[in-house]
Amino acid sequence: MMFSKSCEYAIRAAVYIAGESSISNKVSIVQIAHAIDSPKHFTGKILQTLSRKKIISSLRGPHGGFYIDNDSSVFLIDIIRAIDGDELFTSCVLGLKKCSDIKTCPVHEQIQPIRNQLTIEFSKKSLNEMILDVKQNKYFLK
Amino acid sequence: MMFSKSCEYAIRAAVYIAGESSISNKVSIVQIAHAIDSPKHFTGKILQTLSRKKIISSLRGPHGGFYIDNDSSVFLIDIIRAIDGDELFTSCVLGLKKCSDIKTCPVHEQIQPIRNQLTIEFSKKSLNEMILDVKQNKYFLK
DNA sequence: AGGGTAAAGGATAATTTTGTCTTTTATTAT
DNA sequence: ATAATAAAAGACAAAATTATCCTTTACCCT
Ligand code: FES
Ligand code: FES
Repeated sequence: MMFSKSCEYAIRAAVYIAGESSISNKVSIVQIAHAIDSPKHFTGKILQTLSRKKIISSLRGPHGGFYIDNDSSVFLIDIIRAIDGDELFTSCVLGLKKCSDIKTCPVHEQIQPIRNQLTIEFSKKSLNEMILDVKQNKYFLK
Repeated sequence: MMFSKSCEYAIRAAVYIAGESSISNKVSIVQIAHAIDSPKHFTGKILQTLSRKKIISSLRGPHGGFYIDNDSSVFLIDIIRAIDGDELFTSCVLGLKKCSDIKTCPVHEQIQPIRNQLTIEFSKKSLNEMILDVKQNKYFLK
């Protein structure tokens, strides 16, 4: 698995929220969990984290829920870093204490360029970009 | 994490075994665990799996241990598949039930080429290739 | 002000992964 | 044959991840 289950839910939820919400039209956990087919309470926990890290916003009370202010400034890598940290991009794939160019494991040279490519792609990909085709049923969240 | 802890140990152990053993000079779990800095018994379990899947060989009794017949025919991807399966290469990174080109998630198009690249690199990389530089302390296993 | 709504937060539980320990089995050397 | 050795196998334990439930807090509407 490239991402943890939590991170998978986080990304799918964020894309849904970005696509369906605005400051004046928030979405509830129930809606989100239904839309992305995820466990309701667990999803709540994860969104709580994203909210604390200022990636999404939330408001309690009636007509409360989750929403995103400006979805074009949130990138995929922000979500990944918020949930899984950046060990996918920086720590040794073979589990050596430290991944550096000085003391490398036998797959470092192969992995490093691919990992850089991953970082670049995830850094380029904004939520805004992703929601477009989801609305036209070109991409799916469940 | 790209690989499970088990898979990390498996790869490091396999490289060590390939480099240090032959049919006439097997290595014990104790030696392996020491060389790659891994929990002894847990490593034993993992090597048992590799052994059952014919990736490495083992023999009990005095002067028994683990060894590899022809290390040039074992590729990194074989070890990964034996321990983690091939979900890293084939299942949806966002956790959709199925990853296919027909019903794709919003990151499929970015991920697919990178994942193919990963598959290619791991398929090319033989144990034999990896041990060379380990012996000259260019690469490390702990 | 007060009642209803929805996220936040905390406690708890199930599951999976990781790790340890002990017994059994196979092999070798004496 | 017997004793010593080393992996195989199974039982058990700890930790992390995933998931559920319940209470509290904030917010809105009447
Ligand atoms: S040292 Fe292993 S990936 Fe860099
Ligand atoms: S559908 Fe998600 S990676 Fe292919």
